[in-house]
Amino acid sequence: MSGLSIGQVAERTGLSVHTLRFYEREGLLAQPVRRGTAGHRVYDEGDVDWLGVCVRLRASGMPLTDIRRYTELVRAGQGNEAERLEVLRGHRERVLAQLHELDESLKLITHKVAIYEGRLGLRDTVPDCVP
Amino acid sequence: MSGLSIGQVAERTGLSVHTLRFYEREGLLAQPVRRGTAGHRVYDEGDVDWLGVCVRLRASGMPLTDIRRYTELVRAGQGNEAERLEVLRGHRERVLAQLHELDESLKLITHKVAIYEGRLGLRDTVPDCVP
DNA sequence: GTTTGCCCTAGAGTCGGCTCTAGCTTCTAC
DNA sequence: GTAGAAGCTAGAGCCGACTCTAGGGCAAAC
Repeated sequence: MSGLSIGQVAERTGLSVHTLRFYEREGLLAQPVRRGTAGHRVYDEGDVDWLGVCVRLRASGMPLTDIRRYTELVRAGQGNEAERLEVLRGHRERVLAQLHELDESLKLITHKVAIYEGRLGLRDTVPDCVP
Repeated sequence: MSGLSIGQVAERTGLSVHTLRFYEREGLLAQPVRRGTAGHRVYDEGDVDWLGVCVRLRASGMPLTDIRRYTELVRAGQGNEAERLEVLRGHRERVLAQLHELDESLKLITHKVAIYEGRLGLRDTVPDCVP
């Protein structure tokens, strides 16, 4: 059932094959990828799942160095759960802060959009008859 | 009442003086900044307000080129409101998408945090007495 | 009168995160 | 047997957004 080529993993994760190799060089993979004939990478579902986590962490702005750090903790196995928790909690804080920032920005943008819609509406639309 | 030095504006906006000069070079200012003795920049409240908008747009991920484009429209004066609206709406879409992404990531992270808290809790805490 | 502090310009440097290239191998299909 | 697709490595290149440096000006405080 398992045994995916880099191209297939690229499709599944939304990363390019370049980025997959780059992430590997950067130490973002929990385990070294298996190699098939001619040294071709052979990924299994576990690899794809882990890459999915990496994608989510990146999407939420975690820098590669932090993802590497977290990966290393996971790779090191049991006994460092407190450290992993610390990394994740730290990141969660940053995500919450980001959400707040984004929300503030959204307010401003929505406000401005409303203003321009109003202005344009005055020109485009026949004024309402007050009933 | 008005008449702020670059240093004061840096404090007010949270940008560095370097970044303020950089933004100016990049054409992010609605009007050219006034200059005082010895060519020192003299900002007024309007400049600071505009920079505040820029900061919000940047904080929500709008690239400098798009901010410049929007700035140019504003600078050009009335008559291009439809274009401004288009820029803003486009950006709002992207912000909403980002919020959604972040939210998804937050779910994952919170889930993982809960798992590790659970695992560690088993070790750290005296088990509750069921009353 | 010189030190300190803030400012100026032009341009170079840095950093993170990809992204691409060159040159080669290997497999599959024709 | 050869053309094409997909993979490999090592390393270079690129882009956006800052960030800093060199070299200098001016004005107030000591």
